[in-house]
Amino acid sequence: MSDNRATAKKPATIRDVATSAGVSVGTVSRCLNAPATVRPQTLEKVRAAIARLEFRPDSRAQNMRRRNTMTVGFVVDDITNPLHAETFMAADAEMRAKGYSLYLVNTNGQATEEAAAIDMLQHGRADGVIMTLNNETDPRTRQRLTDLRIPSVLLDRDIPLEIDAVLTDHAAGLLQAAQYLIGLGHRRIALLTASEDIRPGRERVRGFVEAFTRNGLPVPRDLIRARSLSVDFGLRETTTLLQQAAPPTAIIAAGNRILVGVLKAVQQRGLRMPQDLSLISCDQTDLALLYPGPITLVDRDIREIGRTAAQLLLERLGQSATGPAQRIIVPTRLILGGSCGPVAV
Amino acid sequence: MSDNRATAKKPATIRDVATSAGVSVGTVSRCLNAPATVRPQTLEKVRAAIARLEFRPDSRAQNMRRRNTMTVGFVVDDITNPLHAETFMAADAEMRAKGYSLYLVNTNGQATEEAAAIDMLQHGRADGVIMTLNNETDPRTRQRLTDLRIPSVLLDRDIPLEIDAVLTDHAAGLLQAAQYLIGLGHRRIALLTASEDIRPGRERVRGFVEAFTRNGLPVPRDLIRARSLSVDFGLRETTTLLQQAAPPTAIIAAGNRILVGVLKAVQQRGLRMPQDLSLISCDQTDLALLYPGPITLVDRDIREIGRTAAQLLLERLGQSATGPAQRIIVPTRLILGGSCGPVAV
DNA sequence: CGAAAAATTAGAAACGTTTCCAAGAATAGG
DNA sequence: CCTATTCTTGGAAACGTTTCTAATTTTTCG
Repeated sequence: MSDNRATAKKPATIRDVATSAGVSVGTVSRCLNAPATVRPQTLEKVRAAIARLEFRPDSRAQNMRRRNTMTVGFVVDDITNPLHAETFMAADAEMRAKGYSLYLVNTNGQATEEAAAIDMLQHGRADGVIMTLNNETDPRTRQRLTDLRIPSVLLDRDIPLEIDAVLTDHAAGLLQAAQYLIGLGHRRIALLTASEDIRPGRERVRGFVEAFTRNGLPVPRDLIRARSLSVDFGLRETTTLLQQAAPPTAIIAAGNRILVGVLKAVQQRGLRMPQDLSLISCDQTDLALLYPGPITLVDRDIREIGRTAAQLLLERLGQSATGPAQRIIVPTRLILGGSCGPVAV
Repeated sequence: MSDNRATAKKPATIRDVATSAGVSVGTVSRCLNAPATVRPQTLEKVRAAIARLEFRPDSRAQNMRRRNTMTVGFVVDDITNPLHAETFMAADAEMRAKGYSLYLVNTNGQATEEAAAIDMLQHGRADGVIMTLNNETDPRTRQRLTDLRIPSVLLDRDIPLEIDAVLTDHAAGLLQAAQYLIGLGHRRIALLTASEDIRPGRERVRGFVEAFTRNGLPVPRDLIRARSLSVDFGLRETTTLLQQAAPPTAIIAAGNRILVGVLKAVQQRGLRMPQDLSLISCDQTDLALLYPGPITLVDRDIREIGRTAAQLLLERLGQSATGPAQRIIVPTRLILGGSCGPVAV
């Protein structure tokens, strides 16, 4: 085994190939990158030498000389979230087809890690970046984006800068979800979702509120909890809400991690759905689809989001495309499960 | 905006800094990499110049010159699988603490993509690689590993080469799971798991079989289906099994994706657990933990697996550590839920 | 104060590739 | 058959950094 490593020794360089084939290094390089410009008979000699020496160009040197890396950063807070993983996969497939690789950076939701990631990516690690930031309003984040030296695409974030973005029409989704519950007779509907520091939080609240105003109903402000997308948040808020004197008759868990927390709380209290409580969630996950009911949810095409983000970035990477920033909005639709019912009287 | 980009113009190089600070490039480099060897007063001058020009060393050039990338490849078939995502996170945290970044490559279970990934990683993209291969027995895969020029760690794969590996004691896990079911009176127990081309499949079958032989019971060979870890496989096989004249009274879904398929089939047929069927799964997922019951499962510490893999690799990367290959085995434990009951008579 | 030792620095080579330019070889046209 | 044109090739410069060697400066100490 270790002998094997020893045998491999130093990898062959383009210079070794040139010597072995009896041509210049420039010619070898052209055989690799523009085979049409080299005489067939020379090409063959060189290819033979390449095979003989098992030569493969060194990416480090290529990156250095070409001043690119054919790599794109994908920055996200938690790749464990199937939503992000799926977006990654879709973007990866799209980029890979064009010769790019995706470089995943997990920030754990920490602003410092996020900053470090962006900083590192733009200094020679990546040619572009696709990202989901944790806070849109932080001025330092904005400054960082303004100074960014590589093209970027934002996922579901809305920052007043000239940056491409792929957004979801969360407001429409929540409008529809809340309307549906209102139609079933619910009035005390709780909304659990992200902080309004990020677009999904803001938009979901907006859509939710609109559903009530459209119906000429008072908005249950006390039941809107827009603070986090985490499991713990879902668990804590649900527990609190259900302990109230006048608990909600329905909950919208707007975030797939939040749903996990909500279901935990629901189980702890032994509630049945939809008899004791109606529930609507967001995004198709194994849990939402298989939880007995199943859970009624606001869906969107995650793969399209990843694909679109990749396409936007590819456009920027292609030419020095300097057109105005594009923002593409992906629609949502309500998928009816069995987790909602008419309000108990 | 675009003005801003224009202002940024060409990024400063180490040469610019040297000129600006009135020192040589070598000195600037030493300020960055070995500040102790440079006079404090010079250091200050240089640091001022660095700040003034907003200089950041170019990773491409560093990689080139240093002959490393401080990057480690993480090769996996499907990052959408929370198991892999969690392993990635744990390994990432561990490596990041040592200055390395993880480069995620998703192979979609395709042998060609797997080959391409390894090939690319070892030619200057990464200093090491952590991987979960799709097939251990393919001779080309083995050859590729033998020829590998960078240290590697295998996840749950067993190949007779001198390669570090982190393994799970699946056999013990399945022995325990099957024993438990046997103790409840089950005899017709089905096992759905990975192909025996990979270690998890082989080991799980082995543990399963042993449970029966230890109890002096005939092994229900016809109920062992070791072919895939996919959702579809779980769905198809469960449907087939339950249609048989003598259907199993219990199923072990040994694989977290398989569980999804099994539950789909169970719902389609409207079976109740544990009254109509007992079920054991593997690994803690949202679905297994929250599915009403919850599902009884064979657990293991995923984060430890990721962490350990990273540590093994770091050892190899550190010195030219040429010790013998290490294989670390992670234990399993049975977590009782409510998805199993005594066999119906 | 001066020489030896130590600390610090300048300058150049090197990493492996791509790309530019000019030189050389092949081809076409008359 | 020779010149003009087009193809093909060799050779060198360049990418931005690190690192080595040698030169210079500073410090130490008799």
